[in-house]
Amino acid sequence: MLTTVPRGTKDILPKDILGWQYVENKIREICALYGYEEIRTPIFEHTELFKRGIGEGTDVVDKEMYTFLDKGGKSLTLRPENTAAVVRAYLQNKLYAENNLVKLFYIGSMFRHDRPQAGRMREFHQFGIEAIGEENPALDAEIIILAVRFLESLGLKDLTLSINSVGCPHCRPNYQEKLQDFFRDKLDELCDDCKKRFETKPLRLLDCKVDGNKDFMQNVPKAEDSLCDECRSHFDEVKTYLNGAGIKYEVDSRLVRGLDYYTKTAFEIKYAPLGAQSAIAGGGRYDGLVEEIGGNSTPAVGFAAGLERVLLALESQKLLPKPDTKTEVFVIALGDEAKLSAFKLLGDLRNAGIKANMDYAWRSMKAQLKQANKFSAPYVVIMGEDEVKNNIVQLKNMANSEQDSVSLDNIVERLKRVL
RNA sequence: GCGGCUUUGGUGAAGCGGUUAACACAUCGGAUUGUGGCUCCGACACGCAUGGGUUCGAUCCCCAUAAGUCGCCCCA
Repeated sequence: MLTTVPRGTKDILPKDILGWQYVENKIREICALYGYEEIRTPIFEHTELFKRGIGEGTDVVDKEMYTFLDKGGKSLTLRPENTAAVVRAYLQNKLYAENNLVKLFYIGSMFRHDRPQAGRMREFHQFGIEAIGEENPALDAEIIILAVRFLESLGLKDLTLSINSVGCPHCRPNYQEKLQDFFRDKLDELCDDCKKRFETKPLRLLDCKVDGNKDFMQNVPKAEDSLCDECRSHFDEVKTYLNGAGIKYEVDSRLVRGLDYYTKTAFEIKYAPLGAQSAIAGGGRYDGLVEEIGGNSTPAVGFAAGLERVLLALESQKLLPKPDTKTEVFVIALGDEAKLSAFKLLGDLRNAGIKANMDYAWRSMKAQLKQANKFSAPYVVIMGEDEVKNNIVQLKNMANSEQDSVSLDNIVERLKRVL
């Protein structure tokens, strides 16, 4: 227990960190390019925020939240996603006062009490962006394009972008009724989950994995056919902008988002080889959320990408960066007198910007050289009693085993030249 | 929440009812008293996730528990 991490969490070790940093750097690059600024919100929020924002009846809220009472008896929840929290921060800090459109991004841990599996942790990491304050479909397109270009910039291939419109409070009820009419006489054929969803969340019947392949699904009413004029033209414009940007997509009339706050545009980017966890990024428009949380009615769009999944995809396509040289110079000290001046030299090298290391176990020459070799240090500086006496060091080139004496006063400059 | 598979030293693993638990890597020491990567020699699990059970005898069979992992659901 004491030496193991809780289920569904994971240490990110030095051997893996390069990939994370690589992805995070790409995120910062592209967000700067598109004019999104970073925001960091607390890891936990009032439970009510997520209940209202995400919606009761969703699996995330009903079954997967890490909720606890603090010592004052307040119910708090580790954030299961960050859109509600970003909107909260937007309202609390009155970010709308500066600009009509506020463009934010975040990178951070999210928490959901799921059963862990490949590409799904209980603590997982998302990169997300939220653009709050503009209803123009060009903004929907910008968000989608940013998501696509981000993944492309990592070199990822074989991604599929699906888009759909899930309507708005004006037209969605009609569509839900149409769906219920369609499924009513097929209830017996639906899976148990879908029977429950039939009343509460008929939209969810569309992307059911169990029933999705059944024949009658071919004839299911399409959301597109039930959109109101406003939603339809909005969707058409999004597509037009995407076409103009040369973004390939497919309209998937069965694409639905799991969280309640989505309206109009919904999209998802998948990398099929990841199996059930193939959704790398997903998002859409959520025009009702700001008001739901207590602000003025404000349109907004956003998406989130699962970084574990991005990294899995990068790994499977062998796109992770290679580590660079860790140690450029390994300093070996032999004998008590040499320790001090070797240690000082170590510091001088580092101060000169050279990646230097040494073995403080003060073991045999052989053992220290082995260490140097393990670090793949291209150069070794050897300092023993004789060297100290004569104010020199031995500089050994590990690649060709050549070695010569260098004055202690010149060694830093000499190394700077050859490295 | 449901289901499959797995669990042997620091690591990867073999063994699968019977007396020293293979082999490899890593580590440490030596051959080479101040010169690595190659080679050779030596050391390195009083124990096979935990708790029960079956048996003359269990790492091996059975049950339970735990952990890991993968899949379903859901989601990023």
